[in-house]
Amino acid sequence: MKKILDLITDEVTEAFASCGYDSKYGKVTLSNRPDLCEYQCNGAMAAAKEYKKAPFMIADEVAAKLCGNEMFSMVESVKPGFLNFKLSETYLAEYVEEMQKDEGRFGCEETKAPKTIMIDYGGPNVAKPLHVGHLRSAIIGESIKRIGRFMGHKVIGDVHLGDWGLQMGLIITELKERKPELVYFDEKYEGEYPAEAPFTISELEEIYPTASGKSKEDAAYKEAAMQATFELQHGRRGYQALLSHILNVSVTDLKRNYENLDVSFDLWKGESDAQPYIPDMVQKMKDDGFAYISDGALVVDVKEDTDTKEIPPCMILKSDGASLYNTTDLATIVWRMKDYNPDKLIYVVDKRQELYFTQVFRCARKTGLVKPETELQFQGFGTMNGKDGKPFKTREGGVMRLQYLLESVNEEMLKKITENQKSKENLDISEDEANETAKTIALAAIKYGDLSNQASKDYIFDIDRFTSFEGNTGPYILYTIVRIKSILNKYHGTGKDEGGAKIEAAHSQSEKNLMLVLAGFNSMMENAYEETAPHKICSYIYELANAFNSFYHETKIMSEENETVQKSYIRLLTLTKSVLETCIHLLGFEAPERM
RNA sequence: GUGUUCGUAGCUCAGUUGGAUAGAGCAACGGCCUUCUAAGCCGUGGGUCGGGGGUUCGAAUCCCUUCGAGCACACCA
Repeated sequence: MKKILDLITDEVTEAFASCGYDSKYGKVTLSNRPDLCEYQCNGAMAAAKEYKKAPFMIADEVAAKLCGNEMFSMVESVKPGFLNFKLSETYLAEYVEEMQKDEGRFGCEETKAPKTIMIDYGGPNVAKPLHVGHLRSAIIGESIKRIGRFMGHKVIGDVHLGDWGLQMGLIITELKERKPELVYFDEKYEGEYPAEAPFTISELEEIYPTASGKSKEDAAYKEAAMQATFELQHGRRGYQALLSHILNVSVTDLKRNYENLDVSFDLWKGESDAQPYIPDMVQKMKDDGFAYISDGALVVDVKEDTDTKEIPPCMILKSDGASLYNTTDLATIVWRMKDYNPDKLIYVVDKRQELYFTQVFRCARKTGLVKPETELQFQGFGTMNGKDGKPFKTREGGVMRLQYLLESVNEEMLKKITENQKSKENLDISEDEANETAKTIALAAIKYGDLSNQASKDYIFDIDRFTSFEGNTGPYILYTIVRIKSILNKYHGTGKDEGGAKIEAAHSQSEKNLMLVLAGFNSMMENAYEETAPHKICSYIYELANAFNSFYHETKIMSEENETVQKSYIRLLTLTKSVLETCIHLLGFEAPERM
C-alpha cells in the first residue's frame, strides 16, 4: 500500500503545480503541532524565495485549490506560510480497513529489489561464558536481521565465533597438564580419536580462566600455550581433534544460551573457518602489488586524500609471519563473497572498533575482495553502563555473566507477577504459567530497554528502572497487547464474529488518533530499515500503545450496544494487536497470553 | 597530541534530517477503579537545548570558536 504521507503529498503536489509552482514544494510531513493539525506542508515558505512572493500568499492559493478535496476534513493556511491538514475520517477509516485486510503486512510493502544481506553479530568466544558485553550485539543484530527479512530481503546471520588464537592453545596446555595420558597428546597416535569430548562445558569454562591466569604469571606456561597454538594452527592432528571437541561442547552450550534470548543464527562459522582462505588471499595481495613489508609486517595502505587524519595501514601479517584479527576478518569476507555473494555486509560490533573496521573495509575494497557495489556497513553500538555511568560490572567489580543477569531479572519479574496476581482475583495463574510469563516479560524488559536507545550510543542499564515496569518499557507494551487480547477473547467467547464488517469512520478523537498512528506503520518501517534503527520501532509502538490506551480508557467496547459500531471497534483492536505483535517480533520478543 | 562521538528538565532518553509554543518516561504533586486487566488513564509544576559567535524569513538540528566528557590511534581481539 502506498504510504499515507505519499498519498497526501500527491494531492498537495498537484495543487502546487496547478497554481503554477514547482511541485517539489508539495512535500507533506507529519505535524509537529498535533493541537493544530495532523499533517503539514512547509513548501510555501521555501517557494517564497524562488517566486518572490509572501509565503502566506502561496499557501493561501494552494489551500484554496485543495479546499473541497474529500481526502481532507480541514485544509488551512496559517501565517507565515504553513499549510495544515486534517484527514477526513472516512478516508482514514478506509485506509485503515485496507491495512487490516493486508494480512501480515499491514500496508507495508516488501521491497521490489531484494538484497542478500549478511549480518555479523553475536561474536562469542568459544570456551568462555557469555557475559553482558555480548548482550547488545545479540539483541541489536537479531532485530536488524528480522527487520531486513520483514522488508523482503534475504538476510543471513552469522555468529562469527572467536575460536582461533592463543585461547585455544591455553586450553590445550591446561588440559595436557591435567590429563597428559589422553591420546590427543600422543604424537605417534594414528588411529581415530574418541567421539566423546574429554570434558564438559562447566569444566571447559573453568579450564580457560585457570589457564589464562597461569600464563600471566608463568612465562614457561605461556610459552607452552603459544607453542600449542602454533602446532594447532599448523595441523597437529590431536590438537585439531581437541579443537573440534571444544567447538562442539561450546557451541551446544552457546546455542542454548542464545535460545534463551530468542536469538538465532543461520551460520555458526568462526574465525577458524576463515583460515584455509588466508594463504591464497595473502599471495594475491602480494601479487597484485597491494601488500608490502613495513617494519617487518605485511601491510596494505588504506589512507585516502579526504582523510582528516592519518589512517594507519591495514596489517595483513605480523612480523613473525603469523596471521591476526585483520587477516581472519578479511579472509572471512573472502568466503562470504564466495559462498553467498552478498550485496551487503553488516557488522554489529562494539563502536570502539570503528577505526579498525574502516581499515578492513578499505583494504577489502582496494584489494578487490568485494565488488565495488558491495556495501560494507559498520553498525557500532555503545557500551552498556551501570547506574554510575561506568561499564556494567558485578558488585565485586568483575564481568557479569549473561546468565546471571537474566536470572536476576527473571526473579524480579516473578515477584511482580505474584504480587500483581493477589490484587486480581480473576487471574488464576498456575506456578508454571507464572514462571513462563516472568521469563517472557523479563526478556521484553531487557530487549526493549536496550533497543529503545539509539544503538550507537552508550546506555545505562538500570535494573531498578527496567524492573519497575512503568512508562516507556517493554512490559508496558506487553501489557497493552494483553489487554487487547483479553477483550478479543471475551468478545469471541460470546460467540460473536466481526466478519463482514468494516472499520467505520472514527467515533471519537482518541479513536481517530489511534487510526492515524496505525496508518503510519509502513512509513515507520521503511525508515527503521533504511536507518538500521530498531529504536524507531520502539518509539512507534510506544506511541501506538499510548494511543490505544487512551482510546481504551474512554471507549466501552464490550458494552457497546450498536453491533456495527462494536464490530468496527473489534476490527480496529485486532489490527492494533497485530501491528504491535508484528513490531515486538521484529524487536525480538513476544507477548504472553495473560499477565 | 591527532582524530572521533557526544553534551537537551533533578534522573533516563526522544526530537520526523532546517519549521510554529523543544517532547516522553521516572521522580514530585492532584484527580480517576460496584463497569472490557489501575503494570492503566487525565492533569499540574519543572528548560538560557554546555557557553559565545555566525549562516537565514526560521537553528537543539548547518558552520566557526570555546569549555567539558567518552572512545580510538599498526604486530591484542
